[in-house]
Order: sequence, then C-alpha cells, then structure tokens
Amino acid sequence: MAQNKANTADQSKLMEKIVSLAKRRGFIFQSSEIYGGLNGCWDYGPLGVEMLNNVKQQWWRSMTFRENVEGLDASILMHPRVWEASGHVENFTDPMVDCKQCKARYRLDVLFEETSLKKKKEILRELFPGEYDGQVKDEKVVESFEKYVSQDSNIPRIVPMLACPNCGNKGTFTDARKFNLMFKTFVGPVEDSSNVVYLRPETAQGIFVNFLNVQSASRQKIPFGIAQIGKAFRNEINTKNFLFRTREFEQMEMQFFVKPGTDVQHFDYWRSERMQWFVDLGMRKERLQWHQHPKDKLAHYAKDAYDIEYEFPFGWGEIEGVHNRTNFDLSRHEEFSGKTMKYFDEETKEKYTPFVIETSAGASRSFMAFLVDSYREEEAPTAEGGMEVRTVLKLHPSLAPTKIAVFPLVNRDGMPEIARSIEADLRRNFRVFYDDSGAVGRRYRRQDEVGTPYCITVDSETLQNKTVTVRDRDSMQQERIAINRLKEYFALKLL
RNA sequence: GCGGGAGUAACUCAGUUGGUAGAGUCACAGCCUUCCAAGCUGUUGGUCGCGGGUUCGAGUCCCGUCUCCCGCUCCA
Repeated sequence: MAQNKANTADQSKLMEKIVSLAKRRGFIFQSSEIYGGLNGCWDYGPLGVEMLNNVKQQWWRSMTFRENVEGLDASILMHPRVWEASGHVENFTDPMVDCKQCKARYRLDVLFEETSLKKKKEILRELFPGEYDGQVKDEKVVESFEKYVSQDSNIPRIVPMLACPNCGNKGTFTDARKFNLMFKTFVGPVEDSSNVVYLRPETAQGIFVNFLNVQSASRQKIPFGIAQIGKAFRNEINTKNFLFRTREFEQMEMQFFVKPGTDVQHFDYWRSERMQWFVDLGMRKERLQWHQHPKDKLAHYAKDAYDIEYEFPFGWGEIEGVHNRTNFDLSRHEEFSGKTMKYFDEETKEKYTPFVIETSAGASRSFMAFLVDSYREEEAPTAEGGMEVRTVLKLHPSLAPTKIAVFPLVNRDGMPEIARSIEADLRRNFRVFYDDSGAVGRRYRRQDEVGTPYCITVDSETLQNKTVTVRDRDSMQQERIAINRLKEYFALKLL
C-alpha cells in the first residue's frame, strides 16, 4: 500500500513534468490562460499542432490510402433530428442523485437496478395500495417497477423512498438532476426551442447520414468504409487528466459498412489493424491492451465492443474504440428521415441495411498517449566524463514536430553561411530548425527534449570536404554525410 | 458534484510575527567556445490566479470565486 502510494506520487510527478514540458516548449497551453483558464479546454502550440497534424495525417493515410475507404468532412452542426435518431437526445440524459449523508453519487438507473426485488415490491405496494397484495410474480414486480420509473414525472416521488446502498440512510438523496452531455445552441438570432441545434457529440452521425451519398458518388460496393477527422463536443460533468477528458476533442473515425453476417470477420480485421497502427508508430506494446465491454454493459447500438487502452501515468485509459454498431444507426435514420438507407447488392440482387464496424480513435487522446509514451529521462555522459539526466521524446520520426535541426559548430569561419544554405535547401521538404546559440551540446539537448530525430552540424571538416555530421537522437551517434547527399539520406529516413 | 492538495517571472521554487517581491533556469544582445545542456557581461520580464473584506499597511489573515492535481463519483 505504501509502495502503491509512493508509486502514485511518482506517476503524478511524471505527468506534471510532461505537462510542464508541453507548456514550456509549446506543445500544449491551457485555453484562455490569461483569464484563469477554461475548465477542460486546451490549446495546441506551435510544436503541438505540428505533432497533432502528424498524428492525424498518419491516421488519414492508413485509412484512405486504401481502395475501399473514402474520406469525408461533415459539418459540426447537423439537423437536430439526427440526434433524436441516434439516441443522443434521449440517452445522453443521465439523471443522477447524491446522498446528502455520505456524499455518494449514483446514476438513477444504476440505483434502480441495485434496488432489491423485495424493496421494489414494498414501494409498489405503497404507491398503489391494494394492487400488489399477496402473491405477485417476480417478473411482474420488475416490469411494473420499470414502467413506473420510466416516467420522468414519477421520479420525484420514488427517490425519497430509496435507501442509499452505501450508508443505508433513507430519504437522504438530493433531487434527481439531469445531465445532457450535448452542448446546445441556436440557429439564427432567436433563442427558442424551434431552432435548437447541437454541437455534435460524435463525428459518426455525419458519416451515417451521408452513407448513400458517398457510396454512389464514389461508386463503392459493400464492403467499404468512410473516414473522417473532426472535432466533437461533450459537456462532461468532470474534466480530468490533462487532455484525456476534455469538453472539446477531436475524433478520427472510420465507419466500415458490411453485409450482415460478415460483420464478425470484418470486426476482427479492423481490431488487429487498429492495434497495429499504434505499434507501428512506436508505441510500446506493454503499454497497450484490449478491453472488451461486458455484454450486459454495451451501449444501446452495439453488438460487440473493444477498446484499445493505453497505460497512462494515471492508469489505463481508452484511446480508441472498435465497435460493432450493427445496423442500428442506419435503421434509425431510415425510420426518422423516411428515406431509405438500404443498399442494393447488384451481384446477389439482395437489398439490405448494412452492418457497421466502427473504429473511433481520439486524436487528442492518441496525441497524449504518443507524447507520454515517448517521454524518457535517460542517463547520458557529459563532456566532463560524468553522467547526467537527458530528457528526450523518442517520438517516431513521422510524428516528430521538427524533423531536422541544423547547427554551425561555431559562429565563424563561414560555418553559419554553409549551415544556412543547408537549412534553406532541406526546408523545401522537411520542417527544419536552425540554432546557433550556446554550446552545441546544449543545442542537441534542446532538440532531444522536443523529439527532433536528426541534428546536422557544420564543422571545420565541412570546410575541407563538404561533409557534415548527422546525429541520431536515440543513439546519439554521428555519421558523416556529404552535403549533396543529405536530401537523399533524409528522404530514406523520413519519407 | 463531494473530500484533500496547490496557484508568486516563460519554467522550478523561496518569501520570517502582516511593512510595498527574490533566486536559479529560460529568453534576448554581446563576448567566449572545434561535438553532447547550466563560462563572462548586460537586458527584458511579476495585476503575487481573480474579486471582496479586515488593517495605517495584505503574497502573508478572513470570505467568495476560477483553474490545475489527487481520491470518490461519473464516463450513452
């Protein structure tokens, strides 16, 4: 226990160090910082936006550089009926109560679930004197109870009759409060209920409603997928853990439309594809795991659901969900819009509503996982022969915000001029950083801290034979490369 | 939402019984430097999270509030 506590404190320190580095070097700033910040909102600084763009670009390539996946960018505001069809208007509302005695908080539906059969019967008898006397079948009790609590207007009556499962006190609950996790706003200048719109809580619906548009425009046949990257918004009760739970975040989603009956096979395929993506971009395998949602806790739309979890300093957290959404969404949109969402298979002459395999990654969460995973403090030798701590982001080169740094070893003998010309030349293809201040060792360390994979140094030998040193971030080894071969060298390493 | 901790320069922190804010790092300018961060000189930079109160006087005491971290709760 003591060890656990110390460990938690260390992990918390680690997270603080990463947050501090992220701010100091321009990855992440708190939103509206000069006004005291806005809870759960963060800004990406110069290096942060480069890295985030790299994450998104890698995802986009891995998805749309395929014959059977098309891209899409749907608008954030959508017709309000979309969210009725998707179930978000209804299901995003979780009434909750707090126990005034012991401060425990419950979701009302969970509280009802935990109420014993005997207690339910008692409550029904009290509510409807005479109707439930004597022998009553268990199923009928459960059914009547559920029917009663499904009416919102009955809630204020029933809550005071329940006892707190934690402290056992009765009548200590606050009134039920509803939390709708969708941000609501208004179209046009008049704020009334007839022109309510929502900020999308997920990007997926933009894909579903465009399913047939994309299919016919791109002449795709099932199975095929639609990929989209975009912002989504949830009015979370609590924000937490840096970028992990925020009210505004970015999703990278791909919905893959398949023939019913083939969904399990595609589900397995995409699960392995998505896990491999994180591994291929350098994330440590031992920090990744699958979490399968228990069947009885599945969301209203899902048949099967797995999350890819990353082990953050604060514990395991979901960075991507791979879900079998069945034909729920398309069917619902067909029902609510009155437009067909069915696909006609020319080969088999069948007409059906496709099943959907969803891969839904958090761009912001993935960003944070890559950042955390790459952060290392290593022992490194100093010029004096001692050892000291070297802070380095071991980012995969394709994710690193800066690819190459260029230094003149000293600021004379024409070295700066040569270094500048190398910089200008490489800048056409790569994000390059030029630095001539302080000792060269210090410049290397500055680049280590932001994950720059390669540093070029112009030295006195350059003046003799037109070669420079290229220093590798991870091994700190150098090799001599001819200036006129640099482009080719980095094309091989970085493209 | 509850409980605990915290908020002082860009970063890490000090600041005595209440007396008008300081260090190191960073940054910038110059000097010096021939390969793995902290050599020299100078300079910039602070509404002490914000608001109110007590006081002759508040970074310091009191109240409120915001934000961050930890735990609980929550996470269709």
